[in-house]
This record gives sequence, structure tokens and C-alpha cells, in this order.
Amino acid sequence: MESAMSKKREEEFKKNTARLRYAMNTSEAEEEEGEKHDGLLSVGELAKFARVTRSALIFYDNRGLIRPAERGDNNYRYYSPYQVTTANLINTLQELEVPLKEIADFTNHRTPEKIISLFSEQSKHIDRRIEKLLRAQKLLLTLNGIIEEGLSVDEEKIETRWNEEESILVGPQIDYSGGTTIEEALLDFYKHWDAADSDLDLNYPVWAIFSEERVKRGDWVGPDKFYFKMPDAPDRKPAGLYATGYSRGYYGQSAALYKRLIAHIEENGLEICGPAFETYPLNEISISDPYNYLMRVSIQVK
Amino acid sequence: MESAMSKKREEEFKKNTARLRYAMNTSEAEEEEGEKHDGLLSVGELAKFARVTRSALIFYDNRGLIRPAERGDNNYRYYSPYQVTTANLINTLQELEVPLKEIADFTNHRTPEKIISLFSEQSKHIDRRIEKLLRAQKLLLTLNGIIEEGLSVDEEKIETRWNEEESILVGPQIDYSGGTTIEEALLDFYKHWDAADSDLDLNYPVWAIFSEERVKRGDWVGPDKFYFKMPDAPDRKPAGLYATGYSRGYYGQSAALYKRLIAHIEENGLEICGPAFETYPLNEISISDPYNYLMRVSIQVK
DNA sequence: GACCCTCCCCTTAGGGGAGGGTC
DNA sequence: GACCCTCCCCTTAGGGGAGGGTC
Repeated sequence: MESAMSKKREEEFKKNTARLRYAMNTSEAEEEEGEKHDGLLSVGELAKFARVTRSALIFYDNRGLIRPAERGDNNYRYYSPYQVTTANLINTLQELEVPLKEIADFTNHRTPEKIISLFSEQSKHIDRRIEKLLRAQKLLLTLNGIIEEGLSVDEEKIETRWNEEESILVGPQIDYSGGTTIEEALLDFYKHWDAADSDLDLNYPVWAIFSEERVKRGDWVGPDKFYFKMPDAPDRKPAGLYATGYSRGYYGQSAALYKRLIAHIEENGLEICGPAFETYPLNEISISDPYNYLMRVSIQVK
Repeated sequence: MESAMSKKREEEFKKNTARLRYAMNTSEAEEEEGEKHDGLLSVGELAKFARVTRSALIFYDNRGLIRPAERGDNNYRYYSPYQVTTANLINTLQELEVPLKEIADFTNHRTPEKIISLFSEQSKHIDRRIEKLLRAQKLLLTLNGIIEEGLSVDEEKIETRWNEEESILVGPQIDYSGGTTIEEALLDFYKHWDAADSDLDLNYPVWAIFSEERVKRGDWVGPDKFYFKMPDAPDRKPAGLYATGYSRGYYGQSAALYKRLIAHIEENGLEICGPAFETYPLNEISISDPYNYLMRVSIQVK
């Protein structure tokens, strides 16, 4: 590694070091005979400064990532304090999930140009990772909001209330003509968005819409459309007056709830004026027993 | 797991399903004899929708994370489309580095309360991770700026220019009275900040200040203070006129450069009016040969 | 031909000793 | 007593086959 050129520099360096020792009031003899390692660090010490474990440093030594500046007669590792920088750099790259092999490649053949391109690539990578984390966070908070609502609700009562607009992503009209089952329709829904936009976050809950006409007909077996309940989506569940009720059961066991809702609507002299939204605030995400999911149906009324 | 209560619900469910089959125009016989798995997914299909590999799903099955809804007579795995949700949730938690064992614990004993606390804990965790990433990014971009400057510079020329203020973090005055070496002083510098603030980012480059008096005396062996070159730090390298020169060599081989700088200052009728800042734009981070680091000395003049 | 099944071996980045020597 | 050394075995989350059966 060291060229003839740098051999020359090394000699010059030793002269300088001698001068330095003189200035620092230490002698070469003192340093060599007693095997002192002034200003050098043991593994444990470097570990402390670089905030890694001893075993990690031994591992890095074996992998050629940071070789100790010296080995004592006792085979102890002695590191120069400048190696704190190197250890820190390795840590930073590790945090960014650069594999050790790549880090070793870089540190063993480093040039300013390579380092610049490594760093700016990693910086872009950080941007992408932050975006991903923010997306995941939005998902978690959305799910939490839904579950909290599910817990806070009076499951027996049917109420008619004003609901605000909600951001949703609605899928295509479901076609049952070929004997399609609900499960197949749900798969088609996933396929639809999977094909449409590979960047879409398919992790949001999928719920169902029953058209006004279908609800009035008393046909609440298969929904008209599925939709994602997700923020920043292009579609809207319209604001308005909704009669809302709850029930426990598995997906689709909503017939009794629809009947109760319709009875309530009639008793209160209201009229259905929009689709029904069938949602599952407590489903397989938070409930083990599949026959105990909490469903919620809201029908737009006036 | 399934209680007596839910046994009853299951029966009810089967009645509903029968109704559903009727509505959907399929018969029970058709489903049972031919071993059709309508609306169910094979491993490969679920893998596609959930955006994981087949082997990951097999692994999850073995670990009890997602068991297929059914096994065929051929021992094939068949998943319900609702399990896409579960798979997605597992993915999200994995991205957040929740270990599989913990995920399994949660999904096998999930309750709404546990899920809420898991999600909100993870959400806070995301905040912390984003902070860390932004810190790492700031470091990388700072280092890149320094290296780029090192590459773009004319190493031969000495120039006197106006420099803007720079944000730095200055360590304590170095005491050489006990025969302290520079290496030991550097260690003390790290120890100082390590003890002072455990949250400090010690990964920024460490450079040296030589006081005006020391420079004028021609004593450029040991610096007066070390400092971190870092953004958002409390101290300042003052704005002003600086004579700046470059040289190649190892740490501390700066004597010749100081002499050239002082000669330049005298020739140009300038006068030293502040400390010298000795920095290493290209050091072990980007250069392999330790005798070829690029150093830069700036002396404040008027 | 494309999928699916069950082994079985391999990988990354160390952690945690055991057994023995050193400051 | 606190550190350091070199083995050596173990872990997580699968990936990549081999060898054999299924749609």
C-alpha cells in the first residue's frame, strides 16, 4: 500500500516526531523500552469513545475494518486516538444499514471521489427511508384512531348524527354476474390497485359500500364496492346525517344490524338518501376471535 | 382458543354462509367434492399481494405468525384474502424492526388495548428514528462539503480572502505542563465532551486552533485547543480576512506551511491579528496514505 | 411448465462465555 | 480485580437449493 513516495515522507515524519517529542518533553528511549503506549487506547477504551462494544472492535479487526495501530508484546491491541474517527464513521454507515463488507471495501480503497459518492448516495437513501417511516407512522395512527373509536362506542345504541367528510379510496363496481364470491371480489379489489399503482399503501383497512338502491331493496349480501379507509385519498365519504349502529360477528354477518337500522330510521321518520358504509373498527388486527369482530354500519339519511 | 360462546356463533355463521352461497349462486356440494378453493389464495398468490416472498410466508407459518386458513388434501397452503391484512401488518411491523417473536406474541394474544399501545409506542419510535437519520444526514453532508472543498482547491497557492463565520464547538485550553502528548490531549478532548453531553454527535471532524501569540512566537507544535467543525454549535470561527495555504502530510506536519504563510503575510504587508485554524479537509476519512492528507492552515490577518 | 411440499445448509454482525494470561 | 487474548457456540429472518409431488 505505502508507495516509495510515502517512504520518503515517513522519514520526514519521523524527524518531525522527534522534534515533537522534544517539545513534548518525552524521550524516544522512554517510549521504546518500557513498552509504554502513551496516547494509545486499549480495545476497551476505544470501545468507550466510539460507543461500540469490545467484541465489535475485535470483530472489525478480524474483518480488516479497523486494525489497531499497534500490537503490544502481550498481543494487546493499541489504537491511535485518530481511529476514533474511523470507528465513528463505521458506526454511522452501519446505522444506515451499509453492510460491513461494503464499508470494508470503501475504507480499504477509499478516495475522496468514492467517499463523496457514497455519502451523497446515503443521504438520498435517508430521504427515502424517512418517507417510508412517515408513511408507516400515518398508517399506525390511522389504525389507532379506528380502534379507539371501536372501543369508545356504545354497541347497543343506534344513533343518527352528523358525520364529517372522510377521505377514502373507492374501488370499481363489483360484478357478481359470473357467480363471483365476496372473497373473489375482495381479491379483485386488491388486484385492481396492485396493478394500478405499485407505490400505493395497501395496508389500510378495506371496507364496503352498499348502494342506496341495494339497501332499500333489503339486499345486503354482497357490497357494491370496496374501499380503503386512508388519508390523502382522492375519494370522499360525503359529510351528512348518518344513522349508525354496531354489532359483533364475522365479516358479512350484518343482516340483523341492517334490519335494526332500518327499523330505527322508519321509527324516527327519517328517509334513506345515500349508500350504507359497512366498516369493521375491531377486526383481525385487534381481535383474536373471528366471530367477535365489531362491525359498524352507517346509512345516509335525511 | 375458540370459546363455547363462539362455537354457537360459528354455527350461526355457517347458516349465513349457506345463505351467502345461495345468493352467490354456488352450491356447497361444488365446494366440497372437487376440493375447490374459490376465493382462497395459494402461498404464491398471497406472496404477490402481501409483497413478501413465498419462503417468508412458509417461515411465518412455521413460526405461528400467519397460519393458512386451510390446508388442501395435497398439503397445499390456502389463505383467506382477509389474511392479506395480517400479512401487511406483519410487514409494517417488520419494517419498524419489531422482532418476529414480539409480533407473534402480539398477533397471538391481541386485544385492542395491546394493539393501541404497540402502535403508539412504535409511532414514538419512528419519531426518534427520523431524528437519528436527520442527524446522520447532516453529518454526511457536512463531511461531503469539506471533502469537496479539499478537492477543488489549488494546493500551491496562498491566498488572503474574506471568510464567513463558521459554527464550531471549541474544547478546553490544552495543558502541556505534565508532558502531555498531542495524542493524549486529543483523548482528553474526546473525554471532555463524552462526559459533558452524552447526546452530542462526536462524529464531526476534530481540528486545531493555535493562538495568535503562539503563531507569532513560531511555536506551532502543539495546538491550544481542539474543536469540532459542526453545524448548530455554540462557538464561532469569526468572520474576517484570513491568509490560507495548503500542504500534504500527516497530522502535525505543518511547520513548513506555517513558514510559507508567515512569509506571505509579511510580503503582502499584512499583520497577524487572530488565531490560526489548522484543518484537514482530506484525512483518514477519504485518503488511504496517511502521509498524504491535505491540511489547510488559515491565519486571521489585517 | 409453473407451483407447491419438506428438509437442509448458508448468511450477517456480532453476543456471551470458557479457559488462560496481564496491569 | 479489572482487562485482554483466542477460540467456540449461538442467534434472526429468512434465501437458495435438492428431491419429489401437483395443476
